[in-house]
Amino acid sequence: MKKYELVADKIKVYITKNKLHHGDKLPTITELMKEYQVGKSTILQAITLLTQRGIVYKVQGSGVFVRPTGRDGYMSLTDNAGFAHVLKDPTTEVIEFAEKRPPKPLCDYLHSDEVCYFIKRLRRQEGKPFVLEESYYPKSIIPFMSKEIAEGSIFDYIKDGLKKEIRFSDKYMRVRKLRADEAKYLELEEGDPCLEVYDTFYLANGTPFDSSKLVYNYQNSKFYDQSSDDII
Amino acid sequence: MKKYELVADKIKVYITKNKLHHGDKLPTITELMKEYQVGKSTILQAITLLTQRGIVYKVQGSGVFVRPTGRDGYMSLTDNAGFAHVLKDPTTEVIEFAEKRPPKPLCDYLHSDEVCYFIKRLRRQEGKPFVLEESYYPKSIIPFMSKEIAEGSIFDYIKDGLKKEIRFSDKYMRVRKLRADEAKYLELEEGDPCLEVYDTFYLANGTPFDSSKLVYNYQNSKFYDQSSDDII
DNA sequence: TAGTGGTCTAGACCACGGG
DNA sequence: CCGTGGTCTAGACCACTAG
Repeated sequence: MKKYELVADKIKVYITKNKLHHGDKLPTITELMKEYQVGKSTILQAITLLTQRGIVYKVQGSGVFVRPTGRDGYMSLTDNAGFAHVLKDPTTEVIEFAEKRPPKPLCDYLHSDEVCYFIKRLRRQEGKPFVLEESYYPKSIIPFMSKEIAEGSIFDYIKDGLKKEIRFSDKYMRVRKLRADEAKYLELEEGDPCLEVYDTFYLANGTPFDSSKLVYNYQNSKFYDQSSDDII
Repeated sequence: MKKYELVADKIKVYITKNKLHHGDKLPTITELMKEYQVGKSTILQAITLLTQRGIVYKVQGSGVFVRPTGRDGYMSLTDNAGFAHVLKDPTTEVIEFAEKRPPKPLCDYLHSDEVCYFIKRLRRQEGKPFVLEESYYPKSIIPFMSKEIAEGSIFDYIKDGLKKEIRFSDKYMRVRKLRADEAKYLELEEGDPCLEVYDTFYLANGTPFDSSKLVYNYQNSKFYDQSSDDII
């Protein structure tokens, strides 16, 4: 683990332990350097991490301060780690598991038209369906996949099992009305609102490894985003 | 302007000029150092900026590469600069301009219940309404506001006119059905889908200066997000 | 004006990718 | 193994905030 990640974790623990809230000030960078026995840029990297995660913000000439904390029950739209870890009592039903070529629009996203694992899943939280998911994983990149894996966290499998690092993603979103077949799975009515997301994920080497269409149940999903313009 | 911003701009121009596309490699960091006559960390800061903007990605031991470019007509959900600059032929109708105390939930976001400028606006793109906006700006922070300013870009006014820097934001989003009064403004039917966003913006010193409720027309708005897990 | 974060440099060494 | 990006340091100087 990198030094700045360790320091970032320690600072996070410090915030929790001392019950710091919005506007509370962290120790100065000089103090943190002494405290953790590292150079200035290491502290800056750690604080950059926490800034990107929406935990703190910096004010030049003044200090580093704690941001308001997010609320429960909201899913991050932008976090590439997926949201499996913030769900309460999540379950996943695999509706279809096959090998096929993706439809045209998804081929563009994947920059390829090769055969993929196709997985259609319905994901629930506390028994309530919140997203219907259709994903394509190119077999050349994800050499093995099974229905059992798809019933758990596919991203955890890719990270921990295949030791591949997920780095960035492109998302295109719109709101629309549900079609009858989607409504059935999501336990809603045809014509009800939904959020549709086309999502392409890339590995650390820039290869797209997953292109998905997600349709969210409007009653069982809400989202948050805490962004920051900070650099280093 | 900071050195790393200048370098970032130059690299961006380089990408455009040489028509680099997804997967194309930039010059090495060493070459960029020589080319622009700056130190390594300045190049790294510039590349960090471009990474955060979703323009490039880094692969350790290999190089810096260009990301797929975003598509036209999609608005950024996470960009704090607002989206005035990417809209085609935007117009704004001020529906209500008043001074009042915000309702309870927004007081929580603003950490205050003081009197605010209240502005209700309907924003159009090529004549088509795409968002209905209700915003509160605390008078102690935004000392002056007018209907005329509200008919243009409020954020530009705050940045350029008031010389205040917008730094980060909290967004809470969900999809729901339109109410009759909202539908009328957005030229849709009651019960049609919409995206509702509660958005609080903060200045560089951490003060919340704007808490808004946005209701998007599902036919006239679509969104994108290009995120990246990269640090420095 | 003192203190704090921000920028920038030079340089040492590490870790990874690919031939 | 070489070349590339990644981490980390020490230190100089700048820019902003707040008393």
